[in-house]
Amino acid sequence: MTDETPSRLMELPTWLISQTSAQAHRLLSEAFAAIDSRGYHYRLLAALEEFGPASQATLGRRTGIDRSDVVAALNDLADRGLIERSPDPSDRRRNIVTVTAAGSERFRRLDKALAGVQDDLLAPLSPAERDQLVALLTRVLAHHNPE
Amino acid sequence: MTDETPSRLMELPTWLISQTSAQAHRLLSEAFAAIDSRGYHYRLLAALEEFGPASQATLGRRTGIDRSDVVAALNDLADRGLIERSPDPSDRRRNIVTVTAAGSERFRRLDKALAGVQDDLLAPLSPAERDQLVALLTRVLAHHNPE
DNA sequence: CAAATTTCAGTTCCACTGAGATGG
DNA sequence: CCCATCTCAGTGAAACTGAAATTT
Repeated sequence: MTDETPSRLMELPTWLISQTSAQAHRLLSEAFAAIDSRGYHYRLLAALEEFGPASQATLGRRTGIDRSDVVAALNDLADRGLIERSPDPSDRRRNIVTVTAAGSERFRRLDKALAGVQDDLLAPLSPAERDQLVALLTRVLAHHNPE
Repeated sequence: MTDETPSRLMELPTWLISQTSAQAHRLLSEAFAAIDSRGYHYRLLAALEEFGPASQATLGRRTGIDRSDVVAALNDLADRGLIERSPDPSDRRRNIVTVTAAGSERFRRLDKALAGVQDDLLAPLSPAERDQLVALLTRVLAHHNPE
């Protein structure tokens, strides 16, 4: 009653990538949940910290989060007092989203937790190997997201 | 109105892996949908083809699919006439799942489509680089799934 | 009794679609 | 008129949880 995975699967790049992604997702979920957050929260806070206040549509484009999900995630963040929405005086269709002081604080905690997860995930690889992995994945992604 | 992704994200291994996984998932979904199938179907058929008839619990362990989802996916496959369930005479708790001739045929088509997806996904990498990527991911996974 | 198997019902996260209302 | 923005409602795959019924 061996419980082996079919060898066909284990050698497929898509399988390896999705398994690794699932593992990363497990680690990330745990780390974020311990800080009352989720992946969307970190992504949005990161975009706001790096580029400053922005409209929701812009945030969606920068983070790759769907417009509908941006609404829900910002609702979460606003409920927790981490961001604020205010109308854009120059274009009344838009909300301008800004990070609160509590939001910046939260982002720093999440960022630290995230760094720990990178280390856990890639524990078996040397620094040079980690760079190699990053370089390979970056090239694959660039090919499919031409810019 | 630049729509750049925050640099913090783009350099994170977990981000690159999950983006690549999402891209792979898109390609796989399309390829499988064109053959009226989904990822679970291929995984289950692969396990059955490689190891022969098995109980549902064993299939779940071999494919990494949750016990609940195995039931639903096998229902799908049975509806399409690709597998058959029969009671195990030696342990009446079990169903023994076998692939039909149509199921084997379907599996070969899926397998071919899957090979095409690997090629699409890794198009920008040389054969040696593909091997490198596979080796790195295999080591990462081995570390988290000790056996 | 404990343990394994199958099944059903429900949850969570992520990604997406459609449609309506407002405004440029 | 057309387009962008924000919002709500809903879908769907994937992974998972809890519990019930049956059998070992």
